[in-house]
This record gives sequence, structure tokens and C-alpha cells, in this order.
Amino acid sequence: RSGYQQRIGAKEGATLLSHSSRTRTKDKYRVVYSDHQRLELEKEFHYSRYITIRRKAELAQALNLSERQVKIWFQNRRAKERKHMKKRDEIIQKEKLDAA
Amino acid sequence: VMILRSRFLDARRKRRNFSKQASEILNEYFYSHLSNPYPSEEAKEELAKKCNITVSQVNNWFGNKRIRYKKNIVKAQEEANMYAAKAAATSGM
DNA sequence: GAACTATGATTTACGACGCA
DNA sequence: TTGCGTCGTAAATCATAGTT
Repeated sequence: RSGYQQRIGAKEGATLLSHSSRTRTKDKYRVVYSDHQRLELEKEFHYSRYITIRRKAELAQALNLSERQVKIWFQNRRAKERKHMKKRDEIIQKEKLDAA
Repeated sequence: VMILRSRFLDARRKRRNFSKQASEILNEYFYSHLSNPYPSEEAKEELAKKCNITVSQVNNWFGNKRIRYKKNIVKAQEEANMYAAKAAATSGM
């Protein structure tokens, strides 16, 4: 799954400039979460990488975030973990310089 | 507790600029694929190898490059439009 | 060396697609 | 059909390196 069909074939410039119609119903493109919100989310993640429906509702309430934001935060957090894992063993594989 | 852990471990953000040579390779790819500056996973791996950086860094580089390139174009265009309008108003007087 | 700019990395929020 | 999962990304923001 590489590359989005919608972009393929777009004319130069148009590709980069056209995507401006992104919906984003939020007032701000993105908000910065407080240290407290981040800490609590991080604690929950440490407890379990996949949050339950119930805990999601409780956390959202406690942190004054929407359940959607909590859901997406967990998705992003797992993506971050995968990215770090990938980067770690990419570096390990780089120690193939023994040949050199 | 882990409060300062983020601030401290976030020191991963210690960075060094890429070598002039690596930047050259990345820019060559970007500008020769301006119509679709989205390298495939394979292309990213090849670029990473040639630049001696990780694939994540290639991803970061393209992400930053695309948005900054676009911003410069938009900014230049707005400036051009602003002066064009100003010139039009002046000559109109 | 303080101010400013460039640049690499990280953080929110989605769109597109997958699967149960 | 709903709904959460991943993947790849935009755009904003952060932190530091480089420049003036």
C-alpha cells in the first residue's frame, strides 16, 4: 500500500498545493496537549497499549479530551512505538559494516 | 516522576545536520520528482543507504521538504500578488 | 554572544483502506 | 454498518544547529 491514487497523475505543484482542501473541522489545525494530559495518557499506555472502551470514556472525561482524541492518541502512540522498533533494528542491521 | 523523563529522554532530539552530500542526493530526488515527490518504500530505502541515514530520517526529510517548499511558493506568490496589486493601483492614479 | 534563521524530529489529526 | 486497527501523510510545533 504505497502512494495515494489521488495524488498520482497530479501536475507539478498541483500535487503539493492542491491538498489544501483538507477537511479538519477543528478550529485549530491541532492542539498541543498539556503535560498532565500527556502524562496520564502515557501512564495508561504503559498499563496497556490498547485501551478499552470503558477506560477510553473515563480518560476522555478526566482529561477533558474527546474519546476520538484518546482513540487517535493511542493509535499514534502505537505508531510511535513501531517507528522506534523499526529504527532500532534498522540500526542493528547497519552493523553489517563488519564486512568493511 | 516520569515528568522530566520526557524532557530528558527527548534529548534524542539532539541532531546534526545531514552531510552536504546527503542533502544533495535528497534534493536531487525531490526536484527531479517535483510532480510527485513521494518516494516509494524501496526508493526511500535506497536514498537512506546512499545518504547513510535511516529510513525514518528520509521520511522526516521529505515531510519537511514538501511542506516547506510549498510554504515558500505560497509566500512568494502572495508577495507577488501584493506588489502586482500595488503596482496596478499606482499606475491607475 | 545575543538574535535570527535553517533544519531535523516530534506531536495532533485525518483520509484511505483493512478486517471483524 | 459500525468501528477500531494500521499506514502515510499535512501542518504545527519543538529543540537545537548554523548564521549574522
